[in-house]
Amino acid sequence: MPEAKGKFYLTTAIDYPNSRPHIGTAFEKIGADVQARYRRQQGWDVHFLMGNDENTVKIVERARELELPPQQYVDDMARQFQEVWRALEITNDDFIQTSEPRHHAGCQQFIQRVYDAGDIYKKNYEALYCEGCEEFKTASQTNDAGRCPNHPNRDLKHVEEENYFFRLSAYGERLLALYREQPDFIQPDSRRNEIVSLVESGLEDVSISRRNFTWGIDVPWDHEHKIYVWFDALLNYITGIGYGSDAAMFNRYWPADVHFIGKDITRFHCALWPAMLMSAGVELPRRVFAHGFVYLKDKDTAEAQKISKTLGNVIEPMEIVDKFSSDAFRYYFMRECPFGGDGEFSFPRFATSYNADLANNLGNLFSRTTSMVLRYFDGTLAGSSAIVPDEIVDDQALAAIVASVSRDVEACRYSAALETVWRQLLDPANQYIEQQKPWQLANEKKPEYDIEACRRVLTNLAEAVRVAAVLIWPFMPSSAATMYAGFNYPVPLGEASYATIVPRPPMSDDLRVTAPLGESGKIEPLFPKIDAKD
RNA sequence: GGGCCCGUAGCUCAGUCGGUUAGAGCAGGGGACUCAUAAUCCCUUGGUCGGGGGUUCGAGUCCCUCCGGGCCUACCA
Repeated sequence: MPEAKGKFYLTTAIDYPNSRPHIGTAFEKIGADVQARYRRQQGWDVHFLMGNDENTVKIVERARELELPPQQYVDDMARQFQEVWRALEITNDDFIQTSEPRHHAGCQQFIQRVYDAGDIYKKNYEALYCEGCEEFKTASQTNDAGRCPNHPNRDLKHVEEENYFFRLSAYGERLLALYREQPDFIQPDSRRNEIVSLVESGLEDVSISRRNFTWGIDVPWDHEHKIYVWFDALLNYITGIGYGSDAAMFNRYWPADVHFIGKDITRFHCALWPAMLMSAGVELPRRVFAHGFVYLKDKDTAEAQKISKTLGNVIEPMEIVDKFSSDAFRYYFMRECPFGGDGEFSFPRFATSYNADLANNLGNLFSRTTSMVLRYFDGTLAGSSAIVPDEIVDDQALAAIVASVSRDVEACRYSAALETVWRQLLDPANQYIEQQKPWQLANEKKPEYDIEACRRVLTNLAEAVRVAAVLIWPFMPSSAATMYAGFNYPVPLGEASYATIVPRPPMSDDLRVTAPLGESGKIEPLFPKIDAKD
């Protein structure tokens, strides 16, 4: 049994349900899921929260277009989002919608505490409104003539509204102290640098309420106002684990061990959010990890382009999952796109990576191993329980691999973790087969004939399959399960933490192939090769 | 304007506190093998580490500068 390691609470950003999730949104969830699965596998008490951000004006507009009540609209979108997350085998423990009562209650309680602390005050919010874009513009978004670049022939409308403001400006020094004392609070470092320089340049107070909204959360002491976007949205991280509704749950999991977010919203999570928590007297999260974006590589121009509806290049995650598999999708993004930086997606690249790493290397290793055990030993390696399978990687090397993969996963260097498994374990396993030539050891007509040696070689290979399955489980749970079910390994996969890799668990029975056989009497390919052309 | 990041083999990228002949995968070339998903294994072609200057016994790795690309600059994933 995995040893208990304490709690681990992680979150992803909540999404605007204006449109369906695309592969960029999925990237974040997969990265978080790998972390969640890894932590659970090692015995942590994990809570993994995801959700949707529903208290925005655009939701009301969109619902009106569809002639639906807002609640019905957001509920349906929440269902659609979760359908995608299920298909990608994301294992979030909860899914919060910010229209839920638990969020409203916690939100109001929190803002009241900030108000009582004296950090909220009323003043006029002045802004420039572009009637063409139907949105507010900041000074930096206007052109030299002080007009909207998209509508240069119209004057911007100067609007004034009485709003509540949060005294963010008072927290600059405390935030800088936080970044100093907790250098990994913001990851990766380049994002940290940006935030430090932003905070050093001075923070302004932020408006946190709007009047005349019909949808959203009331400011508790002034029902003419609704709580405005970020102040509301960020709070999902605590209301989702019971702040204001379930103290036991909240105390069990808060503070968050890591918030996974997109690099574009680093500011809100690394400056506004901790300041809010300081004001309300709530403990701060331990780490914020800002991942990069996924760009699409254009087939013709080879340019990396941003994913957007207007460009018409949105790829639905389901498209790839249905065509290939959830694991193939997860592998591509975790191996080819460094989590902290930007990545690229294109079908040719996907096919190359899939065929080389998954079909030819991992999948084929599994096929040739099981097939030889079936062919030469009728599926049972009699006497294998007495064999110590340490010829591909010995215990010391194995311990080093496990330590390296663990370190990389914990630091969200997913790409590096997978590379280690391929280079340090799978490559040596394939090389080992060529060196040992088990097909000759099993052939009575060959001078090399040595059935005991062959048995030992295949036992070693079955061991490599076991180790690989346990290591890659957080990344590719289905494939890992299929591989692990290939033999009668002693520890059930559900209990196979990294700690069960070395020292090797004792075998009470001899190894035998337990994988289901296909029509041909052979094992079905784990990853059937795919055609490179789209 | 201010700030951050990047520019390493055809492609995608590793290169820790500066240290010996700069690495990997894929692609290309040659060979071997047949258990396996025409898979695998071995050998091999290929780089003035964007340009220039500097610090140093020694720089892809630090400093300056120039060129090229991306991003942030406040309430817009």
